[in-house]
Amino acid sequence: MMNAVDDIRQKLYFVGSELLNEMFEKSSLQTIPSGTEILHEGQNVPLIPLVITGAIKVFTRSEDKDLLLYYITPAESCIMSFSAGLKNETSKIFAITEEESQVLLLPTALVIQWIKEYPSLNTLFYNQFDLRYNDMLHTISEVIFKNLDQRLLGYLQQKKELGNSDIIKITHKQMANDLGTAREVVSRIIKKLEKENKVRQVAEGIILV
Amino acid sequence: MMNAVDDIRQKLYFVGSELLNEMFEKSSLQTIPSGTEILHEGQNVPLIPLVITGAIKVFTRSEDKDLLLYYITPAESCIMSFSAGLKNETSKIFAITEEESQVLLLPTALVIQWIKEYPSLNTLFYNQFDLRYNDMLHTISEVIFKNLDQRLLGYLQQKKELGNSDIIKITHKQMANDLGTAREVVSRIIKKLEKENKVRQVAEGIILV
DNA sequence: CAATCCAAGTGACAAATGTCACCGATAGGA
DNA sequence: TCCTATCGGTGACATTTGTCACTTGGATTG
Repeated sequence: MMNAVDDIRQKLYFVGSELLNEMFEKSSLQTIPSGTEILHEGQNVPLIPLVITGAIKVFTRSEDKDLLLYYITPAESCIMSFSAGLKNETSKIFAITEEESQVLLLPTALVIQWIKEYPSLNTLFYNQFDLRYNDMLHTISEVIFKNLDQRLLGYLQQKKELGNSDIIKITHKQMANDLGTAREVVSRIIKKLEKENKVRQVAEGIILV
Repeated sequence: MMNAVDDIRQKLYFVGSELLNEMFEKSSLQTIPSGTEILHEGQNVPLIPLVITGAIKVFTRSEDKDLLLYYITPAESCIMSFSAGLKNETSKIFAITEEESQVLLLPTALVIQWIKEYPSLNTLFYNQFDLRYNDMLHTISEVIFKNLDQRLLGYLQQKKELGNSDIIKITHKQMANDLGTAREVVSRIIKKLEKENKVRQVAEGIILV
């Protein structure tokens, strides 16, 4: 079993070992408990997170309704922290650890410096921007072109991959929050999907059939 | 009245006049008629457009339904062309000139070179990514949190600003396309908004009250 | 054990949106 | 002039989703 940090270094080989050394040396590697807020609306953070293990959930909010935008998984970074750092502006999104996660916190000031000294770092952030752009595009497509049944299935699929387990441990309320709908609606749809033999509900959670 | 190109150069002052000179020298400035496809799904383009005058409409599609994502207006570029160029991948979006537009077409190969020689160019593209990310976020919020009445009003507001005229010249069908809904629905809502005294329909188009 | 809380299920209904069928006006071409 | 295409309007209805009210069952805790 490979060390998580080495795994990340390997995935980010393209930025060069010199910069990687510097990054890991000058940044603090922290273990953050599940449910911790990484970024919230109107906040100004001098640190850019790079996920080593775990996952960060990124969502937006309007009044009391939320909507999941995407997850930040290992070897990925939060471009809105990056962007907020570059422009000294605040963000309109929220980011919360979905599970306990190891995160490398890069000081924004250094990142700005590194970008000038090591152009390869741009590749990383361009990749991240592209990734998120496509995540957002996917989310938009789901919301506008699909009904809740399909969105829920897609959501569960994603959850399953994230969790690396066949049983997805989650409540109807949580699903409703992530999808920006109401708990009763999820209950209704899950029942329907169960009748259609697409999911199964067991005591421990939900199984995709 | 300032020359459009000079206006753009001024807006992009932060990339430096040396690079600006090179960009305008090595790229072709073209006038593109309204309704021309700039980028379509599965296409691979060796040119990155920078809008000088006019506007490019960017949208996504699923089956026969479209959804407007955002407009690319003067001094802005198409990051999906950029991203597709960097990664040699195709895009999932469409881009069409909304009106006759002057566009500076930057050769992708040169842009990749310039980015290394002139780090300031990164600022431009990071800004563009940030801009589009926020556009997408806005679109998502509209779609998930607002009803069609509000979305239509927002859409018309945007159209008005884009067109620089009080009368928005557009058909119900076009609005329906951009919003990803049906023509009858738009007709119904426009009538309702008219009764609520929020818009007025005249022979030439629609006026926001 | 009783009280309480939370997850889930459910029926009834409301509201928003999508779909279908059709009408009337208008403009442009044959 | 007549034909036809496009645009907009409208009623009727289906479907999807949201909301409310209430229930059940399990877990926890005093």
